[in-house]
This record gives sequence, structure tokens and C-alpha cells, in this order.
Amino acid sequence: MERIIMHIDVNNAFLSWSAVDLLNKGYGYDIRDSYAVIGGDETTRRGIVLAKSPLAKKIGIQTGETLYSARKKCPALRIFPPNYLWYQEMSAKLFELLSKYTCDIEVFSIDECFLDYGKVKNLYGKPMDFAKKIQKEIWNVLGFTVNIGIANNKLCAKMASDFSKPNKIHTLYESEIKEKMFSLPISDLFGVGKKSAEKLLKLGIQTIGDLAHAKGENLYPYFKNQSMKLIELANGIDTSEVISIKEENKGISNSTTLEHDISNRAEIHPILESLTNNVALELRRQNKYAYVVCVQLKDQYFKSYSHQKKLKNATNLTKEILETAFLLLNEMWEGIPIRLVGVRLDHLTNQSHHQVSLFETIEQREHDVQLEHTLDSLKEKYGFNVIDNASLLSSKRIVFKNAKHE
DNA sequence: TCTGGGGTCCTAGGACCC
DNA sequence: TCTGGGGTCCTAGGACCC
Repeated sequence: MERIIMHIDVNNAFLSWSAVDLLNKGYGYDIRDSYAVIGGDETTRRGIVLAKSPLAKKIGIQTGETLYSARKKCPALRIFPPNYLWYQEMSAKLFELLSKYTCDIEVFSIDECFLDYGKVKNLYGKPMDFAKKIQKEIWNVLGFTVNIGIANNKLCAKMASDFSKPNKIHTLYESEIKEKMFSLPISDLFGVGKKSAEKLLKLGIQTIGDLAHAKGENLYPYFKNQSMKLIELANGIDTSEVISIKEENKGISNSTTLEHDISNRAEIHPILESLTNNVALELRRQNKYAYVVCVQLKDQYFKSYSHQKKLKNATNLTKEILETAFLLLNEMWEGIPIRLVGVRLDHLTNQSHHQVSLFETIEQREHDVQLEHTLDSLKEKYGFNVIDNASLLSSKRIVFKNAKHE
């Protein structure tokens, strides 16, 4: 059976979805037709462009750049705040709509998915006709446009959906790779970021076609074992399957950029505690245990640091995670001003094989487990902020969002 | 009031074992 | 009696993605 994969990608997702939200609420015009962006809060140092309208894109505004810089390019720029809960709703509706046609859907991010069309082709006919149909249906039912890429594998489907926007359908079948992909700049290739693009340019590789024809031995000194993978990507080779069952999370993390740089322990402790509470709670929600605790910092110069520790026994206890987090913070931080703190749990498992150590009794541990269980139930029942450790109550309450972003 | 947050994967070096 | 080499685990950092 011929493989036919579709990649469906919401155009300017956050901006489109906010546009729909605003129109629903009676906002006078469609922000998709104006110079507009979705941007973070500058007063809390989150002032970057999260999504842009086609007009904003046209004058050179890019996702990820500072609002400060975007405003310089367009003084009349309208900036709207993100609404993550709404985005999640719209995202769920999109995937729900697509699920009517097949269950072979791989959710790739909040606004993208792959669909294994080859398996249902007999039911719905020519790929292009089907793509047009769902594109129209998404517009009619949900009110936003999508790009659709059609190809023989996921990589090419993804590349195709990116060709020209918005509201377009492109094919990139095997027979079209040379013609449609080889002339594109190397930075357009999925998997080639800024750093790799720079290295490749220095090697005289400017287009995807250049990379497709490159010799592994010439790349090896610069890309090591990734060399062959890069050449495969450039040739549009990808054998990965559409995986519809959501894979288990490999880790859980929560980080926050501080409103101002912090250089003393008293200020950092409650923040680390709050982040730890969040990740530990999420861990228990997922009925998991973590072996590895990792603390991340970013300093005023944007340099990142991280220290991690593998525990003897996987844990889901806030108390144990917090102790480790403090240990890690102390060993890596000497008080230089930092702008970001994060906690990450890694190497998750479904079981705890806890060995009680010499220094604790079974009773102590069971008491801890029971206590945290009770606290969790109270939080579920009365809301997230009801219970907290005393140290947090004395400091400013920090509320962290757990939303995924575009 | 210039630079988010949540992820995955890879690499390289050191420790340790045989 | 002057230092191999393969394997595995752990850690820190980096690249890339949305």
C-alpha cells in the first residue's frame, strides 16, 4: 500500500484562534487582517512575539523577536495577550473534527498533526480532494484556516505544508522532491536550525539540494554521526510512522522567568519550592515516579546552567524532590544574578521500588506519602492555591501556567 | 519595558567495572 | 614492571522543535 501522509498546520495558530475568540465576543474586526501579533507580557519580561498576522509578517516581524523590536518595525502594531485555555480548546476541537475521518492521527503540537491517509484512501478518494474538503470544513465549523501538506512520508508532508501560506494545500511526493525542495535555502529544512545552517553555509552548502548531494565524509568533522541523517533529510527520506497513541511523557518541567534578576537565596527559595510543588503534583497526577531531578538556571547574560541528580529510588514525594532541588541549587549557584529558574523531573517510571534507607523508617515514609496524598486531594477539591507550605504564604504568590505554546 | 516555556534528542567526558 | 580497551552509567551542555 502506498504511503500517503498529510500534515495539517493551523495558520498563525495563536493569532487565528485569538481572532476567532475576539470575533465571538463581538470585536469589531478580524485581527488577522491587520498589523497584529500575540505577545507576552513585557512588564514581566515575557515580551516576545508568539504569533503574527500575515501583514505583520510581511513587514519582517518574526516569531520569537522582542515586542520592542517588533514595535520599531511597525509603530501601529496591535499586541494581544495569549489565551492558552482557549487555544487548548480550539486545538482539541480541531483534532476532534479530524478524528471523524480516521484514528490514525499523530498530534505533533498544539496546532499540528499528521494523518495517515494511505490507510483510509479507499474511503475518501483522492488525497487532494479530501484535503480540500477538510480544509473547508475546518473553516466553516471552527473559523480558521489551515495549511495541508501531502506526501509519502511525514518529513515531506511537513515540508510541504510550509511552502506557502495561508490556506494552501501542497503536495511533495517522492517524484517532486527535486523540483520542489532542492532549490530551498538550507535553513528551511526541518531539523536544520540556526547553528547547523551557519555551519553548512560555511561549507558552501546553501540549498537543500546542495546538502542532498553532499558527501557524508565531508560533513563528518562538523556533524559527526548526524551527518548521514542530515543528508537523508535533505533527500526527503523518512521512514518514521504516524503514531496515533500518545507516547508517555519523558519528563515534566516547570520554569519561570523572574520579574527581576535575583541574587539572594531568600528570594530564590520560595520560587524553587513553588516550581517543585507544580512538577511534583503533575507527576502524581500522571501516577508516575521520577528518578532524576534537574534544576535549571539562566543568568542575566542568558547563559544556561543545569545540574541533575539521579536518585536511588524513583520518587513522587514533593519533600524528597525539594530536598534534591535545594541540594542541586546550592551546588551550582553562588549568587550571580539569575533571570530564570526551572525544575525538571526526568527518567519517569510507573512504579516505585522504594528501599527504605538506614535513616528512615517505613512508618515515616508512609506518613509522608499519606500527607502528600491528603494535600493533593484538598488541592483537587478546593483549588490549586488553597494549601501551601508556610514559607510560601509569607512571600508573594507565584502563579505558573502549565500551558503549551506554539 | 530587549530576549517565554515545554519538550526531545544527541554528544562528550568522567567514573567505574572487567 | 610506565598506564589497554570495551561497555555502561551518569552528568552538563547544546541544538532543535513548536
